[in-house]
Amino acid sequence: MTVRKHNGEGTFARLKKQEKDLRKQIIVDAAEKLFASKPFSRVSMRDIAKEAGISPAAIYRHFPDQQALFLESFARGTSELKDEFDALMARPGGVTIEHAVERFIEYFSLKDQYFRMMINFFLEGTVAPDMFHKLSDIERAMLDQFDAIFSSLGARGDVRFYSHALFAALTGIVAIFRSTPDKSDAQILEHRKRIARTVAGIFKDALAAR
Amino acid sequence: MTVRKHNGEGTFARLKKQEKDLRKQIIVDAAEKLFASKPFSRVSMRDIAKEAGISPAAIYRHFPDQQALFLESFARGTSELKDEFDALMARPGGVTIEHAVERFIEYFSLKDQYFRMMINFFLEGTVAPDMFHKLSDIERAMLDQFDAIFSSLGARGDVRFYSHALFAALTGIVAIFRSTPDKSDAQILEHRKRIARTVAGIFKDALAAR
DNA sequence: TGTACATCAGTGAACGCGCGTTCACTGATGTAC
DNA sequence: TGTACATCAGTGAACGCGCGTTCACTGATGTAC
Repeated sequence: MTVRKHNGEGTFARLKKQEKDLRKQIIVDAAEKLFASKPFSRVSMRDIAKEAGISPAAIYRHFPDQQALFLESFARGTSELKDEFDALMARPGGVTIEHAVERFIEYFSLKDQYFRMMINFFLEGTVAPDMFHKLSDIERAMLDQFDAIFSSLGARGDVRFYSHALFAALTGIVAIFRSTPDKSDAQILEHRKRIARTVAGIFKDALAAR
Repeated sequence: MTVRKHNGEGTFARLKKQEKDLRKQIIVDAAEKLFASKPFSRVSMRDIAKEAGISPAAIYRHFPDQQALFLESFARGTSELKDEFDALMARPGGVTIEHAVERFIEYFSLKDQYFRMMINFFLEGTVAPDMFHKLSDIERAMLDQFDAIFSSLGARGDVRFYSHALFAALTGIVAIFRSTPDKSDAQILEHRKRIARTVAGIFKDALAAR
């Protein structure tokens, strides 16, 4: 036995770990590229392997099964959403309702696959328990932030209901208004923002009037 | 050749036609019962046949393929939604925003499979052109009705944006708030209605203030 | 009324396909002594 | 430095399965004459 043999924490081992992680990421990247272009249910392991430039069997060196791979992508989505959200909260001078809705719409318009993942999660409820908690935490943090905004707008009573209403409205906007052959992504983004601003304005006016 | 041979419009032929339609309906009923309990993608022809009490091959006496069967169910959903909507419009004394949102929530809470169908249609866009038009017509009629409500509430400017916002909010409510192991259907319905009433109130107050 | 034929809902078995996954193997790299 | 062994990413081929769908057939009912 040598020292090096057990030097699992050394630079060398760390590098190898990084390489391994990098390979995993390449596979997840390939999967997400496909998720962006078609429904999850129609993305196969063979598709992903082809996109990543490896054989289907090679994927199993990095993930125990398909669900684990999909979950990794889902985890990436929730973690990115959390970062996005933390960045929003860190905005100096406080967060306005206009800014919050704009960010929501822009993020999910850019990362539509994560939006569809979220909707899938809500509608089919077939997601691992730990992912469920991660997403629930993010949702709660988002609602808390909405609460703060509504409170600062002088809302009385149970502000949580307003937050639920706003979250639902924004989700509905992204779910309903989607690009079609006759409407480009840019046009849809503009329309979504327009409706989101309408919603923000309505909330503000209603709260001001109450 | 006899008269009866070509009496395709007679009572007898009509009866046979009715029987045939009835058998088709039994199959669609079976399919919808399954759609209500799990995602469409996991409902197989064998499942449907079992539920209907026939062999899988028998389904093909009534439908050319699986897509046609699914489409029939989808058509039933849109037609029911149209009836539901016409009933709402026919309400004597005009339609209030409270009443409209309540009906929307109640209908889609009761017929969740149709809601998921609609969301599927929006998110995957994989539906036959004629179904697309049917659904678009209904959506347009619904938005027109919302326009009328907003106009009667004294909205100025382009009321269509308000209608889009309301439709999105209601869709989001049904999409997000769903029954889980710890929340019953009845509790969810109550919560959905609560949020929908909040939305309706906000619209009213905002328009009154403008 | 009897016989031959047509129609058609339904069946059980099978076909072909794409899927997730496994297996035996290769080849490159690192390690032990 | 050389040799034997360990590790591991990756491969091509195959396995087993469930799926949509088809096929040859049955049995019931109706029709023609």
